[in-house]
Amino acid sequence: MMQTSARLLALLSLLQVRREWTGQELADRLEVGPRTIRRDVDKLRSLGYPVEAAPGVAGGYRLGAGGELPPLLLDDAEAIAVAVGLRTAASGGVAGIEETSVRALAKLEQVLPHRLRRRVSALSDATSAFGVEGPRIDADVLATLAGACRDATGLHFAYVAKDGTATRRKVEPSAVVYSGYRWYLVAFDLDRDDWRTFRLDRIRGRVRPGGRGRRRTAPGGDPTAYVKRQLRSTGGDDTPAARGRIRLLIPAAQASPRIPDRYATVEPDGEHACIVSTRGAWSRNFLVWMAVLDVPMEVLGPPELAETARRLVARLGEAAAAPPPETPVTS
Amino acid sequence: MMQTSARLLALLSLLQVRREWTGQELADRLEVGPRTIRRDVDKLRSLGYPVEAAPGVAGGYRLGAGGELPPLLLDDAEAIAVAVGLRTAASGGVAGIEETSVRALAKLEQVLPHRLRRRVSALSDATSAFGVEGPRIDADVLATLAGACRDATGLHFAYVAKDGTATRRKVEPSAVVYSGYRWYLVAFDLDRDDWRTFRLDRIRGRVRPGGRGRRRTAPGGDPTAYVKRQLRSTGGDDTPAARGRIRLLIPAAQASPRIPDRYATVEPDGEHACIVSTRGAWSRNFLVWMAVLDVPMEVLGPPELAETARRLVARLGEAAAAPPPETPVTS
DNA sequence: TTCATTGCGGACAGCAGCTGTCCGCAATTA
DNA sequence: TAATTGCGGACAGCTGCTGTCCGCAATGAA
Repeated sequence: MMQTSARLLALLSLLQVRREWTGQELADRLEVGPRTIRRDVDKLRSLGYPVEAAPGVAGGYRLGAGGELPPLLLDDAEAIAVAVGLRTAASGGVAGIEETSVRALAKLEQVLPHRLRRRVSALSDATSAFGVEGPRIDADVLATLAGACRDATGLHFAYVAKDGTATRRKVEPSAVVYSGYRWYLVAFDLDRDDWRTFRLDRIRGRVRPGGRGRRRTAPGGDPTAYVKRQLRSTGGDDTPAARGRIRLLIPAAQASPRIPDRYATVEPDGEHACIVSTRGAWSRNFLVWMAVLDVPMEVLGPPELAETARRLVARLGEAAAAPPPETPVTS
Repeated sequence: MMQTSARLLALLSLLQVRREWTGQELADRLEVGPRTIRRDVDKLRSLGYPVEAAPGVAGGYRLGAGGELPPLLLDDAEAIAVAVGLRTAASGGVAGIEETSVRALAKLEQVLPHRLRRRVSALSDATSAFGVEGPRIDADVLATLAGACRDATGLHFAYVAKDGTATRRKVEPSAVVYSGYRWYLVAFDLDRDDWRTFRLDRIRGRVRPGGRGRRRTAPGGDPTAYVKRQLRSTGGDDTPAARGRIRLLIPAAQASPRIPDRYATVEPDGEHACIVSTRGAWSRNFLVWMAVLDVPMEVLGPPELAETARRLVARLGEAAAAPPPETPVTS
């Protein structure tokens, strides 16, 4: 009947749905004898899944935390939640786990039923309106690229270079790398017959699969290191000149935990102050975030940032003017 | 041997790790004959997992997206990414899927090996610095409570009532509910012998398991509806008076997509303006979000919000003052 | 076109191992 | 103390898994 294997999966699933089951309940559910349940539990244990059991009238079986993660059996809604969570984490919502999130996302999206996929897109689109600033990356693209790297398939896409020229690329991808500020694709460009790194935010339109590719390993073996080298040599556009710099009159130790690492760095400036620099070009949001900290601060540069700060002050000034003083703002 | 069931799981796992496998590769990996692999693939298919196969020199097996989600086999790093993603989603980072995220989180954390658990906590603590404002809820507490509801175990915790009096509660939980602004626990209070709703942000210290409980169903059957009724009757502190209200000089249709639904509502005010109201009490961040929109606006109330706006203006004004004009700010 | 590669699945023989039954034992709680 | 619940040995029967061997079909490269 193909029972025994299916039943093991079903058993695992049942144990994840509820905490406590008596052997009899499980037996009824799976339509076998209690003895078989005991044997199945043994099997799960010998597979490494820690099924705990307690004898007595309050007893039963439960799935505990073991050395290894059992296969997760998610229902539709839970799968959506996981996918959405991973997408926000990957596209910059959570520091430090972007690349892992993308890997997990690729794994999940590969098997995600189509009916769920649209709901995931809908949900994560709706929520990407806010969030920590940074180049906005489409999680679909991210998942597609990560999947292609894993599966060693070719890719076609349109790319806009730094100087604005648009090209069509045919590549064999190797890895997707997050620099702490931007996403890059390390790939072998078939037309140019050499390695290239592509900024994901410069990829336009849909990314299309491009047939079977060879499995490629980035020059030097470590794609992250490769991207770092490339960025150093070409400079990138994350030039220091474009970075926003603000001096906060609190010690660095106090500021750091309140500032997302992926977005800005904090360096001490003496004992009682520190300098916060954006990793990439500054944006309005940088200012706003700093203002929220509600500590004395000073814009060090660039001048445009200070200018923007003044505009923001004007904007907020208008808004705040309602109750008492100057220029009453009415439409 | 215990092979056949274990092998099915292993096969599923292999198919999730890489996209393309030939039958021979799989056979070598699992140390069985190719014929057995074909049979196993058949078994997976008959279990509902869509294993696609292509004949020919470019052929092989792959796991496709099917009608049902197969068990996800995550490695350690991926599991951490999933857990962290769910935690941010649950504690308010992503609109609309909070409760589902909590459910998935409870499922995952139940089986998460201990060595991974601390890393999850470490990562999600580090990243909770920013994000959409709202009562800050510890994801650990959330997962604990959700698990207790699912497993129908009792709970002990310390609770601070609205008037500030602290009590110890022994309850049998029924459900964890998200109002769109706050988290609530619906539970049967054993000492008071009646149902109560508890605001999660008023729970103090650790939540402890309190022995076996009965499975409880919230009055009326629908915990969400129950919480809504309770909130309406007691008023809660999310009174209209505490809500922040700001008028934006753009049509509601333009504003809505840029404002997280879970945090604020947008109502049209004539054709060219709209009024944004926070769902709960306003916070500094409300101002900030509105400022980021960079459209003309007007604080309608409450007065404290306007006052805060002025403070924020002053803060930014200092900062902006650096380059040219008035009061130079130096430490 | 031709050939190599790869998946498909029927038939068969041998036997591994799964199943249910029956049993006594141990732990836990009321 | 009694009831509940899990544990696991023994056994008989037979399900169904495995490897082998076969010819067929689809695909892509030479």
